[in-house]
Amino acid sequence: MTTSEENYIKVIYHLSLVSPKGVNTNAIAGMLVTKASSVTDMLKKLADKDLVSYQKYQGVTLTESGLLSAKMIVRKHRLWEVFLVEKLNFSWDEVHEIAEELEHIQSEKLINKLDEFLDFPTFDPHGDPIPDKNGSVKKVDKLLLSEAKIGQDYQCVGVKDTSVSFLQFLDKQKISLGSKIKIISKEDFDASQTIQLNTRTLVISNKIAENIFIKIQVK
Amino acid sequence: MTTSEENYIKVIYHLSLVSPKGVNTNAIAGMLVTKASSVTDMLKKLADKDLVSYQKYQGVTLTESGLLSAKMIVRKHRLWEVFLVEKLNFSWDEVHEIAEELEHIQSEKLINKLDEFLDFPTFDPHGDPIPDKNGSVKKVDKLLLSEAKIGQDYQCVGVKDTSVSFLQFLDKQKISLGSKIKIISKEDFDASQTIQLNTRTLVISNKIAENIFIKIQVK
DNA sequence: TTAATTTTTTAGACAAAACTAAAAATATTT
DNA sequence: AAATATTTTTAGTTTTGTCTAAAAAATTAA
Repeated sequence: MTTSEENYIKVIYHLSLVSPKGVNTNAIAGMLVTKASSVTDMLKKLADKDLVSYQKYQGVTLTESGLLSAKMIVRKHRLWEVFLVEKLNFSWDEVHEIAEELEHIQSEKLINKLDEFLDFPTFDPHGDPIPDKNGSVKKVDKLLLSEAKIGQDYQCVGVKDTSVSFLQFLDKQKISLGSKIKIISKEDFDASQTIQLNTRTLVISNKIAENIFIKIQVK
Repeated sequence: MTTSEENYIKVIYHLSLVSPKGVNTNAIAGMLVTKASSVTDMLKKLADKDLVSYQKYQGVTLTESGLLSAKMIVRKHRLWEVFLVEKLNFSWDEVHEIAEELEHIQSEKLINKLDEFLDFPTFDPHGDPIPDKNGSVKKVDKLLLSEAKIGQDYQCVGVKDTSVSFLQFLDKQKISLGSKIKIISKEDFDASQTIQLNTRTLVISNKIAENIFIKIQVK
């Protein structure tokens, strides 16, 4: 499997989590910053290799084998991200780009040894689950901060937007995985929220709240 | 710089340690398991990018900029090898192939953080020196093959005589940097040696042995 | 110093993965 | 349902890096 094929499979995987009925050519082109015609070409090739089910004009889905491949790529990406943050002290906004390259290194033994070295982590630095060597992925009961109830105690478990600017904003505000969050109040007008973050109080816009995943904090 | 370009630069670097006057097209083709015509094509491209000095039929040498690039690739390769052996517990014979892939990951910050994480090692698991971030390389403890002890495992690390005739002899005998050498026996009469070179047995004169640098093969 | 051999380069072709422009199919409006 | 707009595919190019076969240069041998 070439790097390019792997990138297509990975993007189809991510998009199919939102569109399980079939992923559009244009959506793939958008994610890969390429042209629809290039996507069509590649889909034919991936279909020949039995990695996707593809019918002209009808979108595409991963086959069993394509799905497993996708999960292995995601596994590698997220394990490398853990390595970069935990061992090399990168901050969480710096690691995505590097992991995009590292995820294509071809050695199952390497990735399993890395997994062991990192103590078999189940979540990456952005709170996303890491598939295990068989491809099973832990589900988290998570919701968006924008959907949170006033008064309930929550904990930050991930982010939706992983752009550098958003992650740097979170760093600046000292919001990170595990941060304790409680909604103090919410404005009717713009849905901005006053929250208690660990020990201090903070006002955030709805756009921010729509990109932070939280879970109910179990005592 | 593409992966392919990097591989050419790296091979030219290694070969130029043995043939500083100019590296042959065929030698490069041999190392990269490709055809001489492909090498010629690439040499033109590398010359356009000012990474090599190339004149038709006259072999090739690295420019200042090509040499630094080569050292940075070697640095990455050897640091990753240390990581694989020291941190992930790979054995020294398993790491080369994986490092061949890892050496093409593009991030100076990554490699410098890795260097720090590994405590700034100066030699890789095979005893080869690791260039520092400025490209300076520690000299290796090397001796002449004529001074070698019977039975000890050695590895070729360079040549003393760099004349055309000697280098061509080495080419013909397939003696190159990295060749594994062990002295089987030595004649009292003329100091000629029977050596094991990689997998085959070979008889060489003392004059030859006086012009090959070796080092003890670690592990 | 010719002749034979080896090395290197040129010329032309191919596969992968992208592109542009145009055609075809599907979806959306009116 | 017809007209319009959007999406997707086809057809034909381009670039990168490779190849084969043949020509040219350099080296070695006679």
